[in-house]
Amino acid sequence: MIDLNDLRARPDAYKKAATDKNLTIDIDAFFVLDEKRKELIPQVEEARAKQNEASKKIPQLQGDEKAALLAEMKTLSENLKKSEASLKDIEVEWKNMQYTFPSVPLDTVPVGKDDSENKEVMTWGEKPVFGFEPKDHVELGEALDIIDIPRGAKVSGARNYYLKGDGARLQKAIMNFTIDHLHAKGWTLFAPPLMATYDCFMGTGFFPGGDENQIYIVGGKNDETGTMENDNLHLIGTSEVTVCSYHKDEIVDADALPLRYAGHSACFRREAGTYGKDTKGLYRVHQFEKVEQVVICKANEEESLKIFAEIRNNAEEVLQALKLPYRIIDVCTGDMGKSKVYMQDIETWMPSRDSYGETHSCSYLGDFQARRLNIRYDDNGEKKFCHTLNNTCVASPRILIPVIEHYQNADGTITIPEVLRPYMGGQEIIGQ
RNA sequence: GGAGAGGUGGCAGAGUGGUCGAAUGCAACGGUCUUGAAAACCGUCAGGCCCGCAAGGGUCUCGGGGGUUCGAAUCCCCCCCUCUCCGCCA
Repeated sequence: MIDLNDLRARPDAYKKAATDKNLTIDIDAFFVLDEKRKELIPQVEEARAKQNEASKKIPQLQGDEKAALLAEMKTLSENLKKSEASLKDIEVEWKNMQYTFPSVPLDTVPVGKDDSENKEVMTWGEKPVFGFEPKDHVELGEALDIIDIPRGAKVSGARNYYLKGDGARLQKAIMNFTIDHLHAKGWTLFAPPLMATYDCFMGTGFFPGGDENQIYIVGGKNDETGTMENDNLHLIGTSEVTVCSYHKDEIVDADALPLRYAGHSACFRREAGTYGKDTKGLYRVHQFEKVEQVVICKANEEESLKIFAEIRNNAEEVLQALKLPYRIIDVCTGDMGKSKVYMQDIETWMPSRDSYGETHSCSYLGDFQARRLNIRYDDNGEKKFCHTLNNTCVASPRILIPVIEHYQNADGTITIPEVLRPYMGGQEIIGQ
């Protein structure tokens, strides 16, 4: 939900945002509805006022006077019900339309139709030069018996995998390193629910509008009918959903802002519509593990943008500690999603792809999520919607691709990045 | 999954058809008193929407949705959640 007063004040900004974000929405149709609603509300409320007034009189009246007023009120009540019904119809559509409206991107966001128009803003590190023919992470991982994709497919279908032995240990090490990294900076770690209600997905901006088919719905078997039933729970595709929703319908303590939350969880994505895309290896899989940064802060754009830089930097520090080359790109309007105000991706160099691959996604959402989730704070007596931001801090197994490929040796072993060794009992090499 | 009890303002807790957006207590905030503080006393103290420059007025909200009624926190139906007991279970 967006700020309607803002929408009414500058409809063109929202129309441009919709166009730039490739959304097909009709804001003028909404205004027609908005006007209808505004016409109906006074009518309904006037009738209710009469009804309330009569309600106070009725107990005091008797005989004919009472009977007459009751009769009058009965007619009024019948008419009122009709106008209430049409108002309700309008309000349902009125509200549904609002859920589809975008937030307005910052002026600095490049306008573009899709990811081909994203803009690189900086690079870090040197791309590796191998003195031998380098292998990809699948070949290396299978030879070392630390990644098993065929058995993952046997057990759970395409895009599933096993990490095994030192592969599983390596993932754990990266998670723990990242968690400690944020913990040292005072972040609060969450082990959040992995399932959430529709409202949480709606509140964080994933529903409605296209992400429904990316999300697994949890069902249960009905013993009597033998059919699967929807339990109205959905597996999270990111802990942003349940960490952000932690404060749903709350007025948070203003003095405690900004809240810096690190959600560590498994994430589930159906990847519908991506058949044939990134089919090889661990790049695009149905289940992964992620440490996500979620910040809830005051509604101050300047401050929010400082936090944006902070959480991007936190992620960069992880990559720098791992000594993996990466670049930062400004995500253009057509690739950023309706909820985002500003978005940068971090892409890490993946030798086997001979390109950078997206490993992190940093977003500033203004008050978009806070409005939908109804998260506010008290600003000197005025209740204001918070701002929210989020960024990946690390996501695996995707991050294993550059780690394994970057640190491979001529003999097919993998050198463990120094910062991870304390998390692997001091081990330095996988495969010896 | 079965049986029972509940869900009311920041919290506790009254309220079983009308004058109830809701008693009372606590907390919080402002004030009086005080050198300062405490105590005492006085006052304020829910959010959304609509009209209005404002003052103010109207309306909605007692877990959520529907219904009965002139009128619902209160009666009926469905759903959600919490608690107690039983069953199952890592």
